[in-house]
Amino acid sequence: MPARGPQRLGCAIKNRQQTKPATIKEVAKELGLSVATISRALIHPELLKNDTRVRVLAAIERLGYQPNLMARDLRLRESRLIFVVVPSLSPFFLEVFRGVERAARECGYMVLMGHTERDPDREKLFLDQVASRRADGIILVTSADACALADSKRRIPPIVAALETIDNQDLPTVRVDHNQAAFDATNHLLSLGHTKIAHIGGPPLAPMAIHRRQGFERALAAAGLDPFGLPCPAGNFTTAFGEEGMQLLLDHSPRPTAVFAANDEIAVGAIQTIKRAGLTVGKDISVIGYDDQRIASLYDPPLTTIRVPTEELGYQSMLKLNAVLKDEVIIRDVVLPTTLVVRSTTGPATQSLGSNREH
Amino acid sequence: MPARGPQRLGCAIKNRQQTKPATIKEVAKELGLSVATISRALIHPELLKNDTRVRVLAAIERLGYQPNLMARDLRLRESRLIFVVVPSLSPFFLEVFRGVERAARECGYMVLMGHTERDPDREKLFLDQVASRRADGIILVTSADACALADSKRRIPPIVAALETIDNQDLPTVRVDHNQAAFDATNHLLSLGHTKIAHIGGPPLAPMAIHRRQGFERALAAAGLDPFGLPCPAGNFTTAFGEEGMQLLLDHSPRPTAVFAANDEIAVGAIQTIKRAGLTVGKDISVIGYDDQRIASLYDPPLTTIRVPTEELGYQSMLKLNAVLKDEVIIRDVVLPTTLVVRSTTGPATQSLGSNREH
DNA sequence: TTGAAAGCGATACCAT
DNA sequence: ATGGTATCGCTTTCAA
Repeated sequence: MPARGPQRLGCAIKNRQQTKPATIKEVAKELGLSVATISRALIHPELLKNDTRVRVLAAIERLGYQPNLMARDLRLRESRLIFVVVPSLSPFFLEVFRGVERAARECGYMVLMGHTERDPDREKLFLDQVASRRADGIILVTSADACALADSKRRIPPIVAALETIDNQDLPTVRVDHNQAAFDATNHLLSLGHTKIAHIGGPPLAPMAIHRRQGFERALAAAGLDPFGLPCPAGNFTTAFGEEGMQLLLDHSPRPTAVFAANDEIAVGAIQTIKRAGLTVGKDISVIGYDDQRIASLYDPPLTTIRVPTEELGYQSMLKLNAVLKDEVIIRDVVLPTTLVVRSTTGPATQSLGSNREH
Repeated sequence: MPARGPQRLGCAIKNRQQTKPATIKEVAKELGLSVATISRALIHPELLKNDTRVRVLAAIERLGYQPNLMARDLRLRESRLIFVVVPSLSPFFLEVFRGVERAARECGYMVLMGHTERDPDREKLFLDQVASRRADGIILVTSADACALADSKRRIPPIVAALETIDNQDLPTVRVDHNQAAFDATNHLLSLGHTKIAHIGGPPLAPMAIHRRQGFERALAAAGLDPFGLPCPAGNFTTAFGEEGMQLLLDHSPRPTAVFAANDEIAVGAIQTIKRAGLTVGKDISVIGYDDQRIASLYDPPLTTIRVPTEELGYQSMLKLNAVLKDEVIIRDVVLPTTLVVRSTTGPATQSLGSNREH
């Protein structure tokens, strides 16, 4: 921790000139009014005589009074806070968060973000937080452990599942159809003439990864191809695993001419491996990703992928949670559309390069 | 909003089986004890007779009682919440957030994230939130408007500045030395033999961008070069601006042989433009970025850049805020080291390509 | 070792 | 139009 900066050098000192904030009582005393009147000036100004309203507002300004939200929240039995719980702090979930936050602002909520790293205990922790009234509701962008929710003695909190349904819980949901999107992605490869198509999958237990794999297999089967003709690696949604999975595929004979990666991270990793092997992406081997993260369009070559409306997903989820909290009638299951985005990592199948030399 | 999914189709229904949670009073009644005892069972279990403690804990479990945090917080005058305020929701700040969150967890806090889009009003809004006791403190990863803080009638909240000092406010700070890091970056280019070095800067008003520019100019001046020999575009920390700024530089004669971009986003944009012009990065033109975001190592070619310890910055900031909140003695200004990471976008200056044909 | 009660700082009901 | 006061659910003296 070197302090080589040219500016002021660190010096140990004490802190905090604690002038504590004015309370409603102090404002009331200042004006010889009751606390009720002060409260009303803020909440129902129309109930006050014009003159007093002005006086109260002036005093509030003068004393720098700001209502204590803890007290207000306790009284009103709401925190105006909601949780969004994601599996990990990745740019992908940041997009979802952005949408949630935007809607939350419109609805008068603030957002706490929690990440679980897919640990069921951590999921439970966040549910407990709303049981403890730290927040009014929760948006789960994660494959919540059904058990955590099923815990009978715990009241089910106001909750919305985003991105993915949650096992047999029949929760309000805003999601995409991963199965269908994977089907579309695979068909894109098929339509390019590829027949030796492999899949590098996500975490074997993540529902989202499972549905993508199913869509992949469904498309191959529909085309009369054997979905199990090639190795089918499955692992984390990371570039590291993408590299590893692709290596496995390259070592296999016959080598695939096209790969559907379960997300963009994996796709990028796969491409790194392909490049390293001296092969050309989009020519020797086609790769399609999933998510359309920012890196997809910036990458070289730009990545063909499935666009997921991440921000919209977050936005809609929060609107729905708001509706749930207001006890409004909602559409329980909303499915947002995905789009195939064709860029440069996929191209027509070529006959010449279907197999590799080593075998 | 098509619902083409194979699963359950959306159907409008009502919600919320509102079983409201048990209160401390109910637990007390259940056992014929006073609420004080229940409270103590959770907070100071050692004060209870062994037998009653067991009975109370059992009842708490049985009733699924969870203390209402709004009530507890009001009583204790703390929310155990802190704010981290960033200029924008980018992957860069997500890293900082990750560090904050980790430390917060260790210290028993939860984190609210706010973004200002560099709007002083929004900065003030978050300061007001802690004045309203929505949160106990605030970490500013943003060039807070000095005015917002200076507002005299508003008590200065417990606050830590991260990444960058804030104008003449003398706040507790955890930062890096942008000036020095920019100096190092420029020297790297200089040591490669470059003499026509340009800078594509960040937002002209962002202190962080200003300090980087100053470091750049200082290095050139120290090498006896004219820092103002080339255009010096300045704009947002985005790839879009990087592309634009680089175009400006390419249109200039003589064209620079090396560019120091104010951050990785700008660097990536610049490289896109360079590629599009048919030039080779690291050969015809060298580019160095700043931040070492994830994309830097994934990019093709991998980006030479300045590594900023983002997560550590967040982590240390939260630890410091915690110390401030506990009224402990702190080192006011901590500077974390940056590192030059040499990858493939910088290379030796070549004589041959110093100027472009169009002029 | 336990209980009674004050109080945290608001809001809103019921009076006047 | 304004005031008095119960209340939200908890923690913590102070007494017993």
